[in-house]
Amino acid sequence: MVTTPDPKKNQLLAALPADEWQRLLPELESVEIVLGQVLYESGSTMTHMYFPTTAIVSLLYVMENGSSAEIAVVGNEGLVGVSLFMGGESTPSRAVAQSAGLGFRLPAQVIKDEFNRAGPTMHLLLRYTQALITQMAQTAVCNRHHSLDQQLCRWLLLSLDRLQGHELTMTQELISNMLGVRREGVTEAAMQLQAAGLIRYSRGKISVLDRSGLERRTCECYAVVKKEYDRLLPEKMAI
Amino acid sequence: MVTTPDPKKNQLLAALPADEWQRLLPELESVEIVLGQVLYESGSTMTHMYFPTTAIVSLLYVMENGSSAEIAVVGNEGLVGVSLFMGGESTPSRAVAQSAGLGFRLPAQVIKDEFNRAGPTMHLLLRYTQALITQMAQTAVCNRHHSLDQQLCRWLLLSLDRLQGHELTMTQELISNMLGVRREGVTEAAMQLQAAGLIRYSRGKISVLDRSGLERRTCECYAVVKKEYDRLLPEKMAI
DNA sequence: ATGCTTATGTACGGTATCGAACATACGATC
DNA sequence: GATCGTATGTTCGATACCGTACATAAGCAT
Repeated sequence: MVTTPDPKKNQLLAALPADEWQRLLPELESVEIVLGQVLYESGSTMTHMYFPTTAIVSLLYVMENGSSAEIAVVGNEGLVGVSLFMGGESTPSRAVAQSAGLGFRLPAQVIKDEFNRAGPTMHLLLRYTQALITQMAQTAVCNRHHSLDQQLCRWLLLSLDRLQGHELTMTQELISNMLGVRREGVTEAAMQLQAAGLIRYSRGKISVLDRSGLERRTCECYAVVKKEYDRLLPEKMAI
Repeated sequence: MVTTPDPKKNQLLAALPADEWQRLLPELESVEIVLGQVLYESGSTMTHMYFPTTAIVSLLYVMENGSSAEIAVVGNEGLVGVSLFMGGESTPSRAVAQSAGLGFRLPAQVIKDEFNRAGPTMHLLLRYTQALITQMAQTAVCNRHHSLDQQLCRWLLLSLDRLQGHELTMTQELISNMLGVRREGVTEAAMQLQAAGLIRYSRGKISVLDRSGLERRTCECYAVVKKEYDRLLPEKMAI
């Protein structure tokens, strides 16, 4: 899929008022993000803030023993690197591209300066951060209470929302890393979804055939988070 | 334990520079927080921001089927109600007093005005919020990967850090609600900790006998979060 | 002391996920 | 079209936790 770099494809950038937009546009650098690319490593000082347009980025924690778990997903609705303006400069999580694509980035200092104007951009970034917090919190609850089956549905829906089309390039092995479960577990869950006619997959390609079927099958966590994103970041942003 | 209301016992209030402190002091209202008190309900608009001094507050999500899970704990190191300045005004979580005690509160508008000055207070609140985010994310990971045994140790340590002394008033039933597990599971885990000489308990009173034993027994999650709190909110805060 | 409420302990089978080992099969490459 | 790497499928026993039911016991009120 050929896509041209267009900053407005990122919903946060698109929501900036005219003069903020004018100020930041010259600083925006178009970047191509490849599958598996690490945008920042746990504990490392961030140099840029990323605004995905067609790429999808996973925020995940890697444990001492090597096992991992995704705590949030970021696509064209958001940004990667909230700790830059939150003041910590780094975080214990790792940001990895889950789906290749395009995006834009801003140097750390630029976004900090813009944030410190305490204008519309700041409030937009903070509202996005609250949405992200909701996603993390709901992930914690979901990890506690829901079945792998439901979590896989939720994960597919989260990815789907951040993609054009209904096809994901993603092996079960990678999904298992994100969900923090065994690969075999994902295989079984995926087989069930395929048997139910909701998805079709083969060797790293997953086609979603019945989106609303997934929505019916997943837990409430998906809807709670989606609703909160819509509330905090409406299409027509009243900044 | 008799404690006099002293705003400086809250570490965030104590870290405010002199003129911020002068400005907010007249607005601070001392409050007594009783066990089980709900400071805000999921989705409700917050009227105040709370700064616990001796109380401990749990942020938890309650699912449709009534099961729940704690996503973070707040004591005298923090505040309850970040969504007030993050811009959302509400969040899907519920804030419940896990341990009775004292605290202070500020009306929503006061804290918003102070935040919007974009001065030291803002940066302090944002750094605290990042620490809170870390706690939530680590909770998600911990829920995924670690045993009930380890999680109970972590939970006890989190509470202990926010208390004077080494005694908790807390039934196993309540702990099970926080951890999102069965009460019987907590009983078994607690028995093991008692057998190992780390705690002693009876009818809602838990005494921690060997804190470093708990630290050895818990998972890495406790240390990761503690380190991040210390990094983001050092004792001598350089605002 | 008696009884009541509540906290804690025990026991049972059931289920989801794990860890490991191995089998198959697709598709890219030579 | 044979080969090989990788993705997916299958099986096994082990384990942690669940849901339910019930047993004990500690403290409180009368």
